[in-house]
Parts: sequence; structure tokens; C-alpha cells
Amino acid sequence: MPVAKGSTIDPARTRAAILGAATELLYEHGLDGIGVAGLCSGIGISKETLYRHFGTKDGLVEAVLRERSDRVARRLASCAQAAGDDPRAQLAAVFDALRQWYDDPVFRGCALLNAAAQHHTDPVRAITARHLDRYLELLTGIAERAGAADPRLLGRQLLMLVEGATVVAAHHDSTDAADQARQAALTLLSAATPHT
Amino acid sequence: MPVAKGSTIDPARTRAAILGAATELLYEHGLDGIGVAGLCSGIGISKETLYRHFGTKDGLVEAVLRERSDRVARRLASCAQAAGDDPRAQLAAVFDALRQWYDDPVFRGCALLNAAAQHHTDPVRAITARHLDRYLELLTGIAERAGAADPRLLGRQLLMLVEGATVVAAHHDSTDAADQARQAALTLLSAATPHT
DNA sequence: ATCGGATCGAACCGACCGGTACTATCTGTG
DNA sequence: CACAGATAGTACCGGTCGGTTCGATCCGAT
Repeated sequence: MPVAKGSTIDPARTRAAILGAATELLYEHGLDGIGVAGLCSGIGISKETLYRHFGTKDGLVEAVLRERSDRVARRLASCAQAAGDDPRAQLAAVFDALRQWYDDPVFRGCALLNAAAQHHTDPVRAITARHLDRYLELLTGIAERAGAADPRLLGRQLLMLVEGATVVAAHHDSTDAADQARQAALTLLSAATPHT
Repeated sequence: MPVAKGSTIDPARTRAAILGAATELLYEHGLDGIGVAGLCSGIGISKETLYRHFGTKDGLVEAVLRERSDRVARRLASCAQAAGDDPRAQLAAVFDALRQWYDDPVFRGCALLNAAAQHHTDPVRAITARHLDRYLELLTGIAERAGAADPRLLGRQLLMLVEGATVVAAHHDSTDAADQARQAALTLLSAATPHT
């Protein structure tokens, strides 16, 4: 069959649908754990469609990673912002968001870090590094607003806590990981803030 | 040529040599980034030799991961022990050892975590989980000897710092990562220790 | 001196890989 | 209604994958 009986022919929508389905499949199976044929059958498209939209499997992978990084960073930033103006509350909100993520049954660690571990090619590494940059920017901003003596240092330390909690939750034991990391983060924040 | 002109026929030594060379190759290229043929030519052995010793590529991979976990955990524990009896000094020594590791030009993050990200199969995941368990045991021991109010909590938080520092050093920027994590670790240790 | 085991090198296998080509069929537009 | 573009489905391509087999050759122990 061509083009599926009742489906709308809308390249932009098709592309978005491919991205969404491919994101899940690549996250679950790993970049090298599923081939183009498996991806296409899992997504429900033909190879030609995939190649017309993304040119290459690597092209699809990079598009998936970029989109995922964008979405995750936006979501985390909005969680922080929704917590109000208090930097401590914002920091706590970040780890609360992480807890929800860790409890997701399909949680397998950070997709960007996993991808960089699998394809340590320049494009993938660049996307991953930018992803960590976004996290760092968010956390450093919180550190600044909290009045930390050295916001850039504290930002990096908080970034390590976030990524460490994710790693531990993914590969060791996710029980309470986010809460434990949150408590550590607040301790670091307090210690780095001149007593008010 | 068979058996290489001047080589000793010693299965145990051959096995150890394969393990050592394969460890580097698999770490550098990733588990799926190098095939059996590439491994054999890189190691300098024939396929038959590899398959007689390890049965399967997966068998080789698991043996490599197990041996690496053993070696790394032993080395880290001995670094801590060599720092004397003071728990704070032991903790600092752990991060000093990490700094040396991060500065290694071939540093690519934790091999065990990378492996788990690539092959999230039960055997690999079990080896990785045990690896983190060993880290946790070391750090929890330090927390206990330091008199932390909740040594198991502090141990987990320190584990997150160790793993987070490794991730950040590998994928973002290794500059000062170990020192920044060390400072954070000591801060957490102080905060968790009833004032003496 | 002999022999069994260890090893190399190379050929070989089926399966799967990423990617291309082509046809049939549907949608959306004028 | 007609046509152009998007898509499914399928067959196909060369290459590489993990893994097996075999003969030649060398080591080490008897």
C-alpha cells in the first residue's frame, strides 16, 4: 500500500511523527541496537520516507538528539521558573522534575549521554556538550540569584549532582536518588551562600 | 604463520594479553564500534584464538568489563587507604585519583557506564551495578568513619558526585572537574558530620 | 624424537547492515 | 478531472557483521 488510506499528506507532520517515534525507539534500543529497517517498521513508514526526510541514519539520530535536548532543557527550565522566585525553591523543583523522570518505567538514563557513549563522533559529542551547557546555564543562574560566592563553581557542582543522580538512578538504584541529590544540592547551596 | 615465531605458548598469558589489549580497543572505539576482525588484528591474534579463549564477542566483552571493574575498584580503594586514617584525607585522595584519570588523553568516561549505555543487557547491567556498588561501599565506609549522621545517605550523595564529575569531565569540560567535585564532597562531609 | 595442543592466516558462511530503485497508490491542489 | 508530490511496499545492492572451519606451523612436555 502507498500513503496509507486515511492519512494526511503533510511533510512537516510526517517529519514530526518520525522524530517522535524514532526518539522512543532509539532511546529504548540504543543507537546501534536497532537498524533502519527496524526503525521504519517500528515507526510505521517506509525506508524511502525516512531517507527523504533525514537523508541518513546519522541525520535522523542527530535530529532526534537535538530535538530531545531542546525539549528536555525547555521543560526543566520551565519547572524551575514555575517554582517562583526563590532560588532554593527553583533548585528543589529541578530535582523534583528529575524524580518524576527517574520513576518513568522506560527511564534509561540521559539519552544524550548514552548517545555520546555510543557514537563519540564530533556531531553527537557537540550536541551532548551543548546539552550540558544548557543545564549548567540553568544551575549557574540559580546559584547567582541565590547570591553564591562563586556561582560558576556552584553551578558546576550542581551539574555534577544532577548528572550523577541520573547515572546512579539509571544504573544502580533509582530509589530516592532524586531526593538524596536534592538534599545534597541544597546543602551545597547553603554552604556557598554567605550567611544571610 | 602459526603461533608467532618467538612467542611462548602459554594460554594464561595469552588470555591476559588479549584482555589487556581488548580493554583499550573496546574503550576507545565502543563495544559496537569495533568488530571481531578489528579486535583481532588490533590485538595481534587470530579469530580462532579469541574464540577459544572467550567463546563469543559478548564473552570477551564481559570478561573485559569484569576485569576492568576489579582493577579500578582495587586501585581506588588503595588510593584511599594510602591517604592514612583521616576520612577527609581519604575522600580527598579519591578525587585526586579521579583527577589523574580525567587528565589521561584517552579518558572517555567510565568504561562500565559507557558499556551499560551501549549494551543494556542483563549481564552488562549487572557488572555495572556491581561496579557502582563497590564505589558506594568505599564511600559509605569513609562516611561511617567520619561519623556522618546518616552514612548510607552521604555515601550515595558522594557516589553521585563521583559519577557526576566523571560524566561532566568526559562530556563537557574536564578542567578542574575533580577539584570542584572534591570541594563539594568535603562540604557535604562536613555538613553531615555532627560538629566535633 | 615424537606428539598434542596452541596459534596463525585465510577462506568461508548466513545474516544483517545502511542505502537505493522502482512501482503502485493515495492525497492535495488547481 | 488531472496532475504532481508523498508515501508504502518490496526487491535489491555491496559491504560488514559475528562466528566456523581447516590446514600449516610452531611450542612444550614426554
